[in-house]
Amino acid sequence: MTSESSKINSAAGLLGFAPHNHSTCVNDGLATAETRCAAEGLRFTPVRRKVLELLLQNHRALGAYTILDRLREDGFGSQPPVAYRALDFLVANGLAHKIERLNAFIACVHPSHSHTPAFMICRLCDTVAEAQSSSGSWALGDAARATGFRIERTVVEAEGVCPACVDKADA
Amino acid sequence: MTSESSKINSAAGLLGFAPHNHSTCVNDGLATAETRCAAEGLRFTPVRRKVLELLLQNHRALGAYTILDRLREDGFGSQPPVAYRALDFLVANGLAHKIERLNAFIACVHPSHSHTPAFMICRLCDTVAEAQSSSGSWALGDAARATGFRIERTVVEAEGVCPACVDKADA
DNA sequence: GGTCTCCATGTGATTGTATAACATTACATA
DNA sequence: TATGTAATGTTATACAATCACATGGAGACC
Repeated sequence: MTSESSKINSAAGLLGFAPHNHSTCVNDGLATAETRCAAEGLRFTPVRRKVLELLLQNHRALGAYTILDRLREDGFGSQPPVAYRALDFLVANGLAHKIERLNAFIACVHPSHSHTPAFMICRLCDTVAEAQSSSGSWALGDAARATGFRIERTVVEAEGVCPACVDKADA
Repeated sequence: MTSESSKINSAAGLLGFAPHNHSTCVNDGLATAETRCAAEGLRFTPVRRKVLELLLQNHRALGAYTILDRLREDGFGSQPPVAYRALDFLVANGLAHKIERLNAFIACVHPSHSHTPAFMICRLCDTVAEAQSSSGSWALGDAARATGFRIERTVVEAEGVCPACVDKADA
């Protein structure tokens, strides 16, 4: 651990692009969610748990109907609202995020603290990595203050090519 | 022009939130588009022109099917691809932008130079204002460079309450 | 233990967004 | 006129999201 740890930190946020022990992603994610829900009096029901598990299983964004298919296979309800309600719960409580660009959802990689996430989406392998965005630090914050616009939520999503796919892209 | 001109510049970009002579928006927008297309050998056909005109008529994002309805009224084709192809053309050539958060489209306010736009969306009156975002200047740019992610396009959209609606919001 | 209420879950139907696949037309140009 | 290309048009369908309403379980309360 060098003084570069802040960069390593942000690299840790970019989980999707680096090799890592993935089994801990799912287990830790579910455990954290369980703890948080218990602490805040939220009901971490079977459907909600299942959906979070599905999202944690890959660092890709899943569409609502993909999730719905898996739910059906596992004996849950098979109509759209079943998936959307669970997703709404997860998003509302910071356990998952919606990727607006893809109309799809992804598990949050650090659900402990509230944050304004930013995403990097690889258009070749569809991997999505979540980074911390120092909220309000960019130009939009200035413009908003200047005009009196009150920002409540911000979407920051970059599309491009991840390190693992750069070779393919240039070929 | 003082040294603050950069901020004044960004305020000028926030057209939607300030009173202005709106008739010039449509006329100037169409004229600029015409000029640019001529200069670059692009075909500014009737459907494309009509769609841009519709977008320029308000500083709100219009859904594809709203646009489609207007096209039908004006005797153009009435099937989805008619609208989507015109929109694709306008977006590809920087004459319009897609607001991912709303799945809707808006005319570009300064189509002259290429840019990475940022938007502020009022959730009460649906007005959308476009600001310049000094591309790559924020945290995501650093994170991208650190991991080797190659950013090709960035979506920055803030949702909140515009100056004109703040009173309503607090009521 | 009853029963009430709240909340989550489930279903069917519907609306909205986007694209695939293919036929036709308009236009430039050789 | 023949030909290649870009743009337009149509049908059908996939994917995304919401509405309206019925059911059922967990906890509060008597």
